[in-house]
Amino acid sequence: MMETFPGKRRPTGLDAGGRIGMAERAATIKDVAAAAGVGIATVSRVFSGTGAVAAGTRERVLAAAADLGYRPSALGRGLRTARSGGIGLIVPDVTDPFCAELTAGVLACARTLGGHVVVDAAHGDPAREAEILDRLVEQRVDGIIAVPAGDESGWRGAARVCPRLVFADRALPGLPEVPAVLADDAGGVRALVEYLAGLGHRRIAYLGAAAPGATPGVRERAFRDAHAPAGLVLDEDLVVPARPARDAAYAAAAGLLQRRDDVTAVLAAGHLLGEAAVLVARELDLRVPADVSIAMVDDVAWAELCDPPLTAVARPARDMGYRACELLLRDRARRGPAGPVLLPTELVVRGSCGALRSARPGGRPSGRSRPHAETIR
Amino acid sequence: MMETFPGKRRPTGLDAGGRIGMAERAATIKDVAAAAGVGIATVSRVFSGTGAVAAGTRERVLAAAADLGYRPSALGRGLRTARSGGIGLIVPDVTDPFCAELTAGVLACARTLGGHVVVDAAHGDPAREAEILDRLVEQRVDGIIAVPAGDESGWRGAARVCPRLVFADRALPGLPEVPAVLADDAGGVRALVEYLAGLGHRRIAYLGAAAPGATPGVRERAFRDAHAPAGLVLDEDLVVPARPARDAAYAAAAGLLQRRDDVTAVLAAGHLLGEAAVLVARELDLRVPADVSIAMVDDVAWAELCDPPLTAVARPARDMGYRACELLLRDRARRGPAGPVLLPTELVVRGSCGALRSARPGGRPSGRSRPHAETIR
DNA sequence: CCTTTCGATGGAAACGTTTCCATCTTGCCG
DNA sequence: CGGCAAGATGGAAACGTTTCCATCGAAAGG
Repeated sequence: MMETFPGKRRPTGLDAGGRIGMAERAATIKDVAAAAGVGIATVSRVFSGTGAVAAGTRERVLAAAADLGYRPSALGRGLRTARSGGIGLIVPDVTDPFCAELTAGVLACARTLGGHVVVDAAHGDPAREAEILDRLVEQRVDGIIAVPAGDESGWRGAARVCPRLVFADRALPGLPEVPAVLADDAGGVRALVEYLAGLGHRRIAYLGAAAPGATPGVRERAFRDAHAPAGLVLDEDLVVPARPARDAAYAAAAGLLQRRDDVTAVLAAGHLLGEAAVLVARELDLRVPADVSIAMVDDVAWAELCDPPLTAVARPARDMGYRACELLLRDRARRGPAGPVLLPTELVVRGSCGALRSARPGGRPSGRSRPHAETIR
Repeated sequence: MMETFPGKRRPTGLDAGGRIGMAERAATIKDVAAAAGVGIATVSRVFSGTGAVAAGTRERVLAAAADLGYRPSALGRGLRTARSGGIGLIVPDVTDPFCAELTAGVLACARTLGGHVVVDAAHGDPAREAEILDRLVEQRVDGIIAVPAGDESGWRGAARVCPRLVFADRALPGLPEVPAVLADDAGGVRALVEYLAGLGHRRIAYLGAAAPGATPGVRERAFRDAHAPAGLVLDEDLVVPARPARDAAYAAAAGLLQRRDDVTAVLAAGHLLGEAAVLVARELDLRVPADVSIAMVDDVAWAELCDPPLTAVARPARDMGYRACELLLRDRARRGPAGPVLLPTELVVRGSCGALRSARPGGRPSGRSRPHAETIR
């Protein structure tokens, strides 16, 4: 059992100076079999859990393996079983709190199902998205979860190559056959509009993300559609799009708030837009919510730290990731035309939206001396 | 239904009929070779870029490959070359802004070097850390970047098994042989203490992360050490540790601020602690910075959104990730005792720290009516 | 006591690559 | 005009696993 490793120690010659410990070469199943005095098939059976192995034999194998520091190679196994146990996750940006939360959900689910996750960020670039996808396919991941950046044609081709594909957060209208896990953004926006309307606001501005191409803006449509039922009339001039970047968002918010001083409430369709709104309001010396109310979609951590804390629509990012992963890995069998999974959102009311005094139905006070309007919480 | 997805129809690989159309089964190098009328070695040479191939042959191979939708399998290649091209990243929490930023850096670097990244979160649990590590080794990643959670003994064993290991953000004192990329936290904390002392603060509290076991607290030591040079005397009662979790941080901050109303400044050793300090201050109706100044380590996004914006020490998280990855993948050759890479931090002064009126050198005003102290920016 | 059956085990063939080595063309130089 | 070098190419052996299949032994049933 002592028998040192035979031949071939440093295939590539790298790493010339000895490494920290020993580990001449990683032990293989063959080494373990030899050390335990059994066949490799038996070792495989012990580790893969398949088939029957006598208790005594199993112990011997385990002991030998532990002794040699043996770890089965996922490469060998993957090659044989045509299954890597990995799943790919493509998000726009790992730094984005929403994406990060979604990622956490995916990780949690993958963990329970015994898989690993290969993450990459496409930064909204379709070319980069395609490239990442390519790499993932090459890695033979078992499935891919993507928050697609709107380039429909790219994904159409992808859907054919992909082992399994699930969209999260956004779906592509042209690809209804790809399962998707979405938040009920429309419901969230509607709730927000209703809430603001209920506070007396009549001129609500919408700061929205200008989708690069495809997405027709579920949120924007919801914003529009919510007007009539709430007794509001839509002012097209108050629907302002912005590229999903900090500078663009800031510019859009600044433009809006400077151009229209009759706006009493801003609905930001994302945390980046919300951030911009808060910053611009501060820059313009507008008090929140006295001078202008602000609310946004995405209840990120800083919403609570703001002063005043920001009213927001919470979307279950983590759950979405979890569900997407589950959809990918678990339900291999049933495939209904079930349509996308829609997860509920929740309106979290904080202090950033004030009631409008009915005495002055339209318009925001011009001076700074106006007393605080009633705030919730 | 048409059975939309190509979900592996022939588990045993029989592939009965001729597969002319699209990918019944993923095309292999053999298929391409046959289609192009060449040997598999030639196909391999075309795709791996090694060896010489006649221009005409190359074209034929490429055409055949494109036709068949061939993607070389990373599993086969990895098995043969004993190199997966993947790197593992273990962070405490992907949701944490710092970790997310670090991850982004790793992704960026891996991308340029043509590798993929397997991410997982250990949530400060050594057992989980070990488990993740195990999986990564099993995946045969080429290297691992970890933000270790302090369990030294666990990592000691790991360092032996690991292909290559680099620590980021934290190093383990017992494992000096593991390369590390760190931020100059000590310098940051020192700068913060000096800054606060310069504003006239004499009783500065330290809200620090209580490392579960090992880490002796570089930041805490720096905090202590900075006192004398700044002409301050350390009050042990003002050094309060907290587990790195929201509730614990909040409890610690609340305890501190309620117990000691003579504290005029709080130095939070992390953004979670900073968050807690801000929240508690608000809860206790303490005005920032009039009643208490707050500053923290880690310049996360919300620091600027706070009211007032928070003074913070910025640490180059993204760079750290990038450098760590570089260290892992690039410099296979030179291994000096170079010691950890130390990246500089930067003090970002915002409005959360006020100058203390010399008229009332010690102690924070008890009432709320005190006028604002001078604020910077 | 013989036969049947079943559990435990080992051998060997795949899985899809890369790469060594041998073979076959050429083109070139002497 | 012959031999040789060099370029192009194909065959085949590994890489580390799983799994089919065959073998062997023993227990159980007759």
